[in-house]
Amino acid sequence: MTRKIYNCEHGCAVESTLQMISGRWKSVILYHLMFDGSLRYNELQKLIPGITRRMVSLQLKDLEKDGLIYRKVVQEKPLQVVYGMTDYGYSLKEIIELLYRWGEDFNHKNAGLLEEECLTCN
Amino acid sequence: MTRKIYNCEHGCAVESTLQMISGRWKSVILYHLMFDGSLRYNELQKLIPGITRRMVSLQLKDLEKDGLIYRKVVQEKPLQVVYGMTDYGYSLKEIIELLYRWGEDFNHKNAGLLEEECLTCN
DNA sequence: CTGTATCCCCGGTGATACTG
DNA sequence: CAGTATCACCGGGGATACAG
Repeated sequence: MTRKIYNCEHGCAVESTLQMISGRWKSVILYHLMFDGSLRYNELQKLIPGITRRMVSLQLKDLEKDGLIYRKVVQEKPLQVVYGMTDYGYSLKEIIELLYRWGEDFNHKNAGLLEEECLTCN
Repeated sequence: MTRKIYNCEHGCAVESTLQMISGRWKSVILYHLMFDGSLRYNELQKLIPGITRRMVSLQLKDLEKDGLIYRKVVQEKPLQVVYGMTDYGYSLKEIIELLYRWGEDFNHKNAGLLEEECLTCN
């Protein structure tokens, strides 16, 4: 995942941020680590229906590389790893919260649609 | 562009929002329409280096379909069209602003990197 | 338990030419 | 001026099997 630099006119900064939290599962992972607290690899996988081990790995690796989360080996044999937000990651808190609230509102407004299409609801 | 419904556990709402503003050029377009005011097709293209006419069309169409922007024909012969934010679109203002500020900070911190990789800067 | 290695597919996007 | 039509590419992500 090489960071892309877009056109650097106004608006570029918005893309820089989106780049960090875009990725099929990044925002959900961030949401969980932010509001559920630090979690283990397996816990994340259980919390996020549909995600594969591969994607847990890849997305976590990206987020870690960007300094938004940390990875800590708690114990070897059996291997135990914990992921959590860094301070830098927490600086995204307000953004994630706003995205969440806006989305809640959107989902509410489009509840009819969602019920029809959402396969994993309930 | 069919709206995708992800796993509807917590975090789902964040994805719903991101879905609306993700897309190669959507966030920049939103930024411009939000802070520069309504703009014509050509003006948008000029303001956004690198975007093709095709993408201007596609992204605008998506945004319009989602109710975030409106399209208004100002005059026929010669055809003149203006795009602008709807009230619903403006409800994203705080989000876009935060994304922008966070990204500015990020770009600043990584200025060295950016200078090397950014092809369209200055 | 916590990952990695491979293979493959599909949709988003770029390039380019055409249109009302 | 404001788009649309086609084609082609490529990289993000899914499925599955393997590994320390």
